[in-house]
Amino acid sequence: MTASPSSSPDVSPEVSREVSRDLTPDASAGPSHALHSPVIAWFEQHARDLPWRRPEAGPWGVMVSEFMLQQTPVSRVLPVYEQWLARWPRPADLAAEAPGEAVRAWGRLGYPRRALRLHGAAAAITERHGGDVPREHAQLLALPGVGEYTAAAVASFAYGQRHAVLDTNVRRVFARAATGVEYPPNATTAAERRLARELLPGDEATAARWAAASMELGALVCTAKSPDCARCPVAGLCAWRLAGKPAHDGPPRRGQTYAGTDRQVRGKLLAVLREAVGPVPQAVLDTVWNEPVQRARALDGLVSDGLVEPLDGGLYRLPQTRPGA
DNA sequence: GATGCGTGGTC
DNA sequence: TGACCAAGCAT
Repeated sequence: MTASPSSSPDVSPEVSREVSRDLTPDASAGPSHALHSPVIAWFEQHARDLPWRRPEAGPWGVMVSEFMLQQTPVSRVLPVYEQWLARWPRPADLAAEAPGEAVRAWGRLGYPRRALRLHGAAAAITERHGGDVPREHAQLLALPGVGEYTAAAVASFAYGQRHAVLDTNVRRVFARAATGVEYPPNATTAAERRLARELLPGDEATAARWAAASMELGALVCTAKSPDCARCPVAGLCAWRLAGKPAHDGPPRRGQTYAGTDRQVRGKLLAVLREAVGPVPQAVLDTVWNEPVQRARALDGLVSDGLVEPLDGGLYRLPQTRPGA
């Protein structure tokens, strides 16, 4: 392994995140691996026809889909994605809107801060990159809402570059097929990043297909709950299966509590504001949750996150003004 | 590194 | 039926 995983140029000063998180190896040819051909061949046969995979989606379509797919299933993303791209076909179109419109159009996809960040990313793309989604991993990573995964995914899927794209699907496939355990650790480890780099095909175009193919395999066959090994193209090579599918051992995977949390209250408050045409009186918001302390905390949180804008007279609405404007 | 952050489908 | 799960990010 080379000492510096990236040669990323043009890292602007405001990029505080470490460039070393870029999983792209230097240009040295990666080794061919026994998993590559069967997984890629399977992908050619079984890949879903998703709108963001079509050529007309372009880098912006890929980026929008990646934001929406962060922790949200494909089936729920599809209709919102279509509406979004029809309404805002270019980053500048979205950037010209009030951020509250993005939050409203986000609908019930969940984690609405993603809508705000996508709006912010569109604004940054418009201001800093002439309206074109940047190609450089470091420039993508500097956009709001874009982390290591999304930067690699856009660079790979939209621009065909060679990056290790390490999402939850790929992590699970690698854990099973290569490492021989049922589930990857809670947090992505250095060992997983190293493995992903080692498995990355040396050829750029092959690496990009490998990224999409290994992710699709995890999504359709090597699923978390019930992997369908009978339909897996690498069942004969899978370390986990060959070891007799040992049960998960180690710390339990992090669960997600929801009922009774601030998150639930925030969701109810924002649902009211999304449906409302104009500003909403506090008294109406008060009806969504009967515990006043938690209700107030949730509303304050939404305001400080920029998801809700307080007006005079105890009125609230989705944000019409840009943060800092 | 551990937490907080929405929503709905599944078994 | 209540966990568990779904192409993560920011702090």
